[in-house]
Amino acid sequence: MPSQIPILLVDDHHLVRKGFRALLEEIEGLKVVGEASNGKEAIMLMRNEVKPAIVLLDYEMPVMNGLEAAEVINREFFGVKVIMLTMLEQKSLIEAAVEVGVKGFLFKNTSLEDLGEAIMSVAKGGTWFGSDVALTLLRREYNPETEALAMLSNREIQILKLVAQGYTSMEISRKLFISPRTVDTHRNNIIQKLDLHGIPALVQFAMRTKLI
Amino acid sequence: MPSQIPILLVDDHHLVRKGFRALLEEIEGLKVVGEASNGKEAIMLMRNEVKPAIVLLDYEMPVMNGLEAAEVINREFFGVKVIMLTMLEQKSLIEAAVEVGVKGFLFKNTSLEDLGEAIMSVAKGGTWFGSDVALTLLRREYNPETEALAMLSNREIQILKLVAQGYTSMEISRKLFISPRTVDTHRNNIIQKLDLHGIPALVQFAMRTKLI
DNA sequence: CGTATTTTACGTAAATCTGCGTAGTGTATT
DNA sequence: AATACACTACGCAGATTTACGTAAAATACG
Repeated sequence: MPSQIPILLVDDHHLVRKGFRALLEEIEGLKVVGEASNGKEAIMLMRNEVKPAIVLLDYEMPVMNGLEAAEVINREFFGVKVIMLTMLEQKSLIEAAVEVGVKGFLFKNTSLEDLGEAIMSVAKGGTWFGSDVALTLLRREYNPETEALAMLSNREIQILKLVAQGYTSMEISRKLFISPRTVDTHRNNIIQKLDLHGIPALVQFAMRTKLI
Repeated sequence: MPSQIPILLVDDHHLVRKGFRALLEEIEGLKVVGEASNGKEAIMLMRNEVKPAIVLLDYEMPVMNGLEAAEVINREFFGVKVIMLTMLEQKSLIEAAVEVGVKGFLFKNTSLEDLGEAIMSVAKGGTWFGSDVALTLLRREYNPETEALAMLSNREIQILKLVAQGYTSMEISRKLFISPRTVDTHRNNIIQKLDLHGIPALVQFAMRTKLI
């Protein structure tokens, strides 16, 4: 007979916990051994009697959120795997979670089958990411700087790229067959239009807008 | 009775095509209506008799690869959905594929169930990414510049960050309570150690290594 | 046709960076 | 004890950018 995988449920909504508990108990081979309403409470439980193999962690919680909790759990409880379950479809959150050692990531609209698969996969030492996760990672987030780009003329964008690539006014002037003073003027106009200050800010802008 | 989803198989290996055809015909509700051994051939077929709803596209192919083919298909055959199927687990390929309108992405080690799900989901107008895809997107690829970072002392990294953020030597000297000349020295040492030339290169380095 | 924008060019003073040095002090490492 | 490295600091000549300007010609747009 297969031993049951002990699971700790962490979510700040009582009803959600009860719901998940009911769902999970439908699945063969695992057992909910505890509940907590925030990260701190979960860690307290684990320091005492509760010894889960997998922690099912919500992200949005008071006192200590899921990300902070995941970090502590991975540092303090070696071998305990964390699966994060959240409504927030943010690229940065997923990356941060993986960074602190989260082994599985699901959005709350996932199916019960997927949740089961995730738990089984992670319990076996693997990882599991819901298929929506890839979509979130690929979705390019809105960048206000891209709009600012529209304020620049074609020539200015050309100059911006070259300046950001490290060419001096003199070098650019030779490339474009214009006077170095003209390059200066363009550079200054760019800096004014975008309210940047100094070349480093300009390079950063160019990189963030993927010009280079 | 549900109409069958017409599928075009594109892969340069004869055996692989036959294998997929056999597998796909196990699945209810879809029908392989054609085969091609590269992108160009696939497009030729579609310009003539073959009218698939979904094109299952390999990436690595002679003459015209999957990415180029996907781009043409999305431009020329409105409503035809592309699912890419490849062995290459490269972040850049996934991003490029989505860029040209690919609706599904799977690695070739996928299960038959997943392939079926992908086809159904994409046929319905959705998207589908295998769970390994998220893993590939999250895996940070090896960056030789990260090793170069190890050549720098803690102080130099601190200075590098500040310089890249746009602070002048004077400003940094005030922040760190050292002489501006010392800041210059550090900056110069950094530039020498990393063989960079000029502040723009330095900012780019800092951004690529995620220091800022 | 007239107006706005873009592209071109120039002037100057102050600040800054570049690229080349030297060198003392402290802290590991051998 | 000796060697290496990190951190600190300074000198200086030349190149470059910054932050102010002005202004003419070409181009776009209503």
